Amino acid sequence: MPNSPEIQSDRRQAIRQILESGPAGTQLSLVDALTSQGFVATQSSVSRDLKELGAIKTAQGYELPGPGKGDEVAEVSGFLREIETAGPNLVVIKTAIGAAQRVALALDRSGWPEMVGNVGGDDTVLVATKNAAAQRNLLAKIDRASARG
Amino acid sequence: MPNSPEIQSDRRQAIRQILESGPAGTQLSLVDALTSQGFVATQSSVSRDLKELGAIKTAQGYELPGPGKGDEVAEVSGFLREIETAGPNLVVIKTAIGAAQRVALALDRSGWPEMVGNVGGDDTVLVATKNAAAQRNLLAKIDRASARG
DNA sequence: TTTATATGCGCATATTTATGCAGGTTTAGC
DNA sequence: GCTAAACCTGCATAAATATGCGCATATAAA
Repeated sequence: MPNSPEIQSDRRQAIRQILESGPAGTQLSLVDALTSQGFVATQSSVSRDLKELGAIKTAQGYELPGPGKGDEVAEVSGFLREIETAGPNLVVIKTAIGAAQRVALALDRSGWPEMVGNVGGDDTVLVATKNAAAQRNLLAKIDRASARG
Repeated sequence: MPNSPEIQSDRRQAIRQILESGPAGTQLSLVDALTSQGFVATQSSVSRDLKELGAIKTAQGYELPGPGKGDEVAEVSGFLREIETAGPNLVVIKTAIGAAQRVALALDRSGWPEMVGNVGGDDTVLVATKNAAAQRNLLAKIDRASARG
């Protein structure tokens, strides 16, 4: 029984905030933290959320990759020109001439789970996305990365 | 039955190299990789090694924090002046005037496991280490971090 | 050396994390 | 509205990871 559409992204936003104030030792501790904020979620969901958010597990626990990691994309954001969608499963990225390969590689390295795969031509990268939701997430992530780059 | 003294650090060096060529999905896969290089180790040891090396687990698997993460210390390396040991449990770090607090904080954030704790004064930080081996490791890590900073 | 203390490691297992599956909800197309 | 397809989620459980304990070696002390 899925929650209303925005609950999920609200919850993920909440996780983002919690992690900003410090690493979370275990997923269960995150569940507790969420609960005390009025969110209902199980360890399963948190596990999936963390993957989606791109969180990493360090000796201290789960953290969001601060500037430094996850910057594969940020580093090439200067080459990006235009981004458009074509249906729910395709994102078309126009880049500077000759930079498409580099951008495609950076996307691969980012490990973002909403991407099924991508190919880089000369000044265009085609990215296959799992579905419409994944597509939206991907665009948001590219935006965030660009802001940092 | 511990191995001869250097086996451990050799093995960790090997792990470092393996990870440099790409993330390792699971600890078991690392055990296999080590085995094929002639090292004998169990998942338990690899687990401990990874913690010691400060490896992080991303969606892609285990990785070493490339420049970017683990740089808490690198970022303050400019403030370091002198580093000495006092017995096997204490490291004394002389810093630029007034910088000790910052350095102490950076060390805390690094999460390096060989450190039990530390206090920063004005131009001196005292770091408590678990033991002599931990102390050596810590010095080595500070060196590596400084090289990057 | 002999004795005492500390350390490394494997084993077994506790803890934590990931996931196949089924059920319920929203969304899209008629 | 009705139907079909796509999603999200929890449950149960598989998979992966962390750790207490005990032994054997190494190191320090005497």
